[in-house]
Amino acid sequence: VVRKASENVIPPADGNIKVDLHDWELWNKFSAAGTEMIVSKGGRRMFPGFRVRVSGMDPNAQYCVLMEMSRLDEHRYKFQNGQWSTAGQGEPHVPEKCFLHLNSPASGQFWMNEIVSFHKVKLSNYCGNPDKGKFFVNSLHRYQPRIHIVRTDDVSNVHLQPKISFSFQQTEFKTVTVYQNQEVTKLKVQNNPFARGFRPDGGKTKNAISA
Amino acid sequence: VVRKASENVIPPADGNIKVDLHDWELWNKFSAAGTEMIVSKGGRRMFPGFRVRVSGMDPNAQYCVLMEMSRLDEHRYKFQNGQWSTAGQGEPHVPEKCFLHLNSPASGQFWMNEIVSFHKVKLSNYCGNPDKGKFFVNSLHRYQPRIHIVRTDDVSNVHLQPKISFSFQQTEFKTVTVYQNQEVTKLKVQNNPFARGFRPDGGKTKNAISA
DNA sequence: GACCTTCTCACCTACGTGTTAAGC
DNA sequence: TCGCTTAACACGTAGGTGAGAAGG
Repeated sequence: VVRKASENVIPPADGNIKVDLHDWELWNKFSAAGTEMIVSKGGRRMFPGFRVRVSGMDPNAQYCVLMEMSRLDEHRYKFQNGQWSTAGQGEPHVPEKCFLHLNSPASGQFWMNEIVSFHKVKLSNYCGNPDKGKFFVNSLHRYQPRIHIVRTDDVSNVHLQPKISFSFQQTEFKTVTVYQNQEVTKLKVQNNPFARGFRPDGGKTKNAISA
Repeated sequence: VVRKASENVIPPADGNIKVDLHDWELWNKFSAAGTEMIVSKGGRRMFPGFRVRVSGMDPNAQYCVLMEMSRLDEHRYKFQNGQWSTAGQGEPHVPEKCFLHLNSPASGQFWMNEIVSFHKVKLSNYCGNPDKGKFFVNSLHRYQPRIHIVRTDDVSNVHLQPKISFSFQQTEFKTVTVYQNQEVTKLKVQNNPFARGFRPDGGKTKNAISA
């Protein structure tokens, strides 16, 4: 768990908030291979999905939970000879809008009692027709999801308030329009239930994890 | 279109806002038969879905759009001998929470450019496990969906601000756990694509409308 | 017994997959 | 040609139907 410092003041009571990545074992497998995520015009889900568990909140306080898609650097990347490498200057970075979890605002009790899931968000490389459920990203760039927790029941100016932010090293990935590394494709097919039709046995095996 | 007066002051510029019911021809058919909506523990969608078109907004202003499920009277109803009639005092009315359209807040331009759809909301008769996408309703009572428009980009205290409200006479319905009027069942099967399997021809005919 | 609710079911729509071929 | 993107496709999962039986 990587705890990022915030520029605002955090209520002392929230210093114990902890966020754990769900499906971290699966994420680790992808990370070891070099995670790639498909991006398309209409939008494509991430797999694994971004899901976390929260603890240490004040059960009676109200919180908003947000997901951000942060750009890790200003490079463009290419895949050649089985290797990823930089390929010049990246596209100009559009400041990311955060995705507010639909259950926001809710009590600490509520958040801690469920798996906080953003598995339905999509990655799109199409600017027009923006959608609250889609992150605009450029293909062949590096990204990392991030989670923000804000102690408030006021959704409107949630961006101006002090927040606690978390990110996870193993959720970093590169965007592609077609998978580059065959090892990644193999992991996707093996673990994503929606890709069961592409398994060697034709989909008889159960996947270890549900989407 | 029934325009309801609001107790708050509406910005003069928004006096021209108009809301038209989508699928009004279908709604009229159901209304003529006496619309019934299934309600279940887990939640059941409405059919037809509640969808509207908005015009007359200020393209550059920000608006929130909300749906409410209003209780039309304090009676309980029964269906007997092919007729609906009152059957004593209804259940105590729980003040309804509004469902905020997920695209809120958005510009007038945005709202006017799309069909504003609440077709995924569900009706549930189970109090526990409340969900933002569910309206709690009592079976065998009368309801009517309503739409509220608020000129603001502040989602938090949207209920306290001046609003313009619309409802449509032909969207009134009674809640049931099992359809009472066979004519209603027939209309549902004929028009809801999810019920295509129950059509006399086994689902060969196309429905006039998509869910 | 009459009435209403709940559960399970077969059958359908909706949509998330990687593949492949075509487009630029 | 080469590199990348797009669209059509077959094949899965997820979930919305009313029917009918069972429960209260």
